[in-house]
Amino acid sequence: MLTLPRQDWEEIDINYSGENSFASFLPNNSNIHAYPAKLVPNLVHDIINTLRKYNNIEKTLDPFVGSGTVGLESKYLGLDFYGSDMNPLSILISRTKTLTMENTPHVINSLNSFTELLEKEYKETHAISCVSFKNIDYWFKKENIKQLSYIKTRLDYFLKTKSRKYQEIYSLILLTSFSSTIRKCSLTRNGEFKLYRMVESDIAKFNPNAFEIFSNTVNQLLDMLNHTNEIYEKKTITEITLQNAKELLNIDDESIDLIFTSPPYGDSKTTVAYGQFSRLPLQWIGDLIRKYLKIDVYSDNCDEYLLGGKKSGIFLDKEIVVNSSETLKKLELQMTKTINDELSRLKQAKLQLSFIKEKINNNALTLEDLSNNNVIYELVWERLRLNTLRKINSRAEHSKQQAKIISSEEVSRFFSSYNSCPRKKYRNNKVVEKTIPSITETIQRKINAMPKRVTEIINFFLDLYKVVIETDKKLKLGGHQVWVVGHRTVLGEINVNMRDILKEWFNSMGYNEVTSLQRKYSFKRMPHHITSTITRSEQIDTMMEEYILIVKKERK
DNA sequence: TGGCTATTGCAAATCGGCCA
DNA sequence: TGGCCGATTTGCAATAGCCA
Repeated sequence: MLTLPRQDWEEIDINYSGENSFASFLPNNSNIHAYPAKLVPNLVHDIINTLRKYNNIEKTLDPFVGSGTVGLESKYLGLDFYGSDMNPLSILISRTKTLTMENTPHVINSLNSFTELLEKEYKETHAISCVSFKNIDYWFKKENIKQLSYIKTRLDYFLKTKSRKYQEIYSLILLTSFSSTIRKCSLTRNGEFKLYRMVESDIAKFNPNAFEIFSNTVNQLLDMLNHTNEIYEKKTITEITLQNAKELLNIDDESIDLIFTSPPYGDSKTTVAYGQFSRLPLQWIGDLIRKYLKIDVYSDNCDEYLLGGKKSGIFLDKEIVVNSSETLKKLELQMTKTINDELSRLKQAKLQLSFIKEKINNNALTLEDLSNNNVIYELVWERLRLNTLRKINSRAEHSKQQAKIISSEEVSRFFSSYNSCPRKKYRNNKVVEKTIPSITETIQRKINAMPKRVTEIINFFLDLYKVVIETDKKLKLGGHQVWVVGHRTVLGEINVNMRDILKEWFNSMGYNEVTSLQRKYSFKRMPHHITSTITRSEQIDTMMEEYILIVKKERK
């Protein structure tokens, strides 16, 4: 096997437009189901194709399969694909995405007649809401709960009557479409991966028809599957399973030619909470997914089992993992220093606080005593501002923006005239005294939380390292690994260079870096203070970077 | 751990000055 | 007064997040 010449990589233009497309080989811009942080299909396609020029690739693996982009592109290129994920919804969507239909015209006809009749039947029946879970009323309008309940009941009945041969195909298509319909009918804001309710005024205007959305989604999905199925030149194996990337039991050791993945960039606390993203669909149809697709929809939130999660079962020796990467070693030192500095600041504040309490008791507190300690001064300031803001908002005399300005001004005035006269000082001392209990609590909470946070971040890397060991076990000698990552910020200020950490780990395991690509992705918008009328040439480029690390296994 | 905000870019809609 | 055109305003989707 040859190593790829550098110019092969330079020939790829990875700054694609239309990043949210479904597949590299279809012009279609719509998608089968929303999913957080999808890979760009063209990127996957171009990199696999470039690697294929000099290397034989038959089997690919994505241990964090997500919505299944690598699976679909692999299938298009005639490669066998293995995928895993801890989120049941991911397994549903990615299996549907890579589905091979049989007897397509029959499937399409039968599904069309099923969806077409639903609304008519619904109107003729006195349907009742038969699905219920905590807060269902908060996330769905009453009429939609009734509609969705009806669809679910009919869907269950439809699937029950199908032969085993077609049951899986029908289940994948209908349950994926229904899951998407649930999201579209819910009172969540679309752009947010976590659950976030629409504002009341939007809710009043929001009257989705679940039947219309469902039948459109089914049609669109059938259309796409019809297209993709026609394009496949070769029959390939696609095996996507609900399992932990740290232990890929169904895959033979040294059987994979290429590992192509994009891991979570950090632990579930600071990045996408996939469990929350999937919560509503799984509450609605988790039982049907389990019943018809044998996907084990467990009742816990899957975030708990993701990398660094509280139930992930970390067992690796920290020293080995950290010492395998200079960057990670530096990160740990940096984090320790930051929290030590912060902890001593907080402990100082705690001491100062008891001093302040005493001064208040003697009515001897001055502004200097407060502003001596930045931590306390800022906390008192913020507490008073929030109190004032709430008061103003409850009177509803000002707009939210005005209220914000007024409350800040009021607190500024409070502090600037703090010592002005004895009577005022007494009153002001009483105001500050009221804030002391909550501030004491805040400081203590921070003192408790900071060391825990460092442990959580390190635990994430212990888990990720275990995945790297596992993928290495599955990869053939001479095979490649492609990892698409983004850098994160932790503890408010420390940058985590994910690419370098992975590169150093791989180096320590007998891999060489083939190349490292970098591209901007535009779906993340960062604050920049420009007006809406600014001309294009003046725009500040603040898009985020995505790093693509490609390594080759050279020795065992 | 779960409930939720504020600031952005884009582009359609609207405004307002100017000219024929 | 209608149409054109550039400037503003408005509507809306979007955000690997934030905070108690």
